[in-house]
Amino acid sequence: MQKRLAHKILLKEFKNDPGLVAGADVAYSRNSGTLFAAILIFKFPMMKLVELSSARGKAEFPYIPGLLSFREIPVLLEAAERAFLQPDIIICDGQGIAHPRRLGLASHLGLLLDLPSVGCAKSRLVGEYGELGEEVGSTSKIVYKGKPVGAVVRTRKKVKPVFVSPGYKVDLKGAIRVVLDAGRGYRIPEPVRQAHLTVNRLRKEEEA
DNA sequence: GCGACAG
DNA sequence: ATCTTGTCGC
Repeated sequence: MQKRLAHKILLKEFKNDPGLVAGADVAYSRNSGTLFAAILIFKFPMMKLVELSSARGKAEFPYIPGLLSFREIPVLLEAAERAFLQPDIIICDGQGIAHPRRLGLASHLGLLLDLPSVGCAKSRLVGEYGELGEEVGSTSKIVYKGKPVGAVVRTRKKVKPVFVSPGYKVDLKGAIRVVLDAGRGYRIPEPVRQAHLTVNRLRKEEEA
C-alpha cells in the first residue's frame, strides 16, 4: 500500500501529444524505512517539464544485486499510475536487459506498464566492455555471455560513462539515442536527473 | 571457498 | 542507496 505524495500536471494540454520522455528514480530514507519514487515527464525536444508524479511507501524488500525490481517496482508503479499523461518512453535509474536474467528494473517497469523503457545506470551489474572514446557520444558495447546487452555511453567529457541498456520495446540504438538526446550536458539524462533531485527533495522534507 | 555485486 | 564539507580540477 503506497501513500500518494505530490502530483502536478503542469501542462495538461500535452495529453496524448507525441514526444514525451519520462525519467524515474527512487530514494530511500533509512530512518523511516521509506522509499520515495518520482516520475517526471518532459516534452521533447525542448525538454519542458509537463508533469511530476510521485509516491512513497515502506521498503518491503531489501536491496539485493539482481533483485532491485522487487524493492523499487511497487512504489514506482504507484507513481506511474498516478500520472495523468502517457509518456512515449521512460528512462530508469538502473539496468534494462544488462541483467543476469535479462530483466533489470527498466525492463521490468516497462513490461508492467507496457511502455517503452530504457535503463541508464551509473555503474555495471553484469557484462564486459572495452574502453571508449572521450568525446561526448562515444560508446562501447557491453557484452554478457557472448551477447550484446547494452553500451557504456559518454555523456560528458572527462566523466565516467553511464551504462545504457534496452529496457522494453526499444533496441540498443534507440536506447542510446534517447539517453543522448534527452541529456542536458550533465552525466545523467535530464529526466532521470530531475527525478533524482525530486525524490531526494521529498526524502529531505520528510526527515526534516 | 573467493570475488563481484544496478540502487 | 545513505552517511557528509570542503575542495581540487576542468
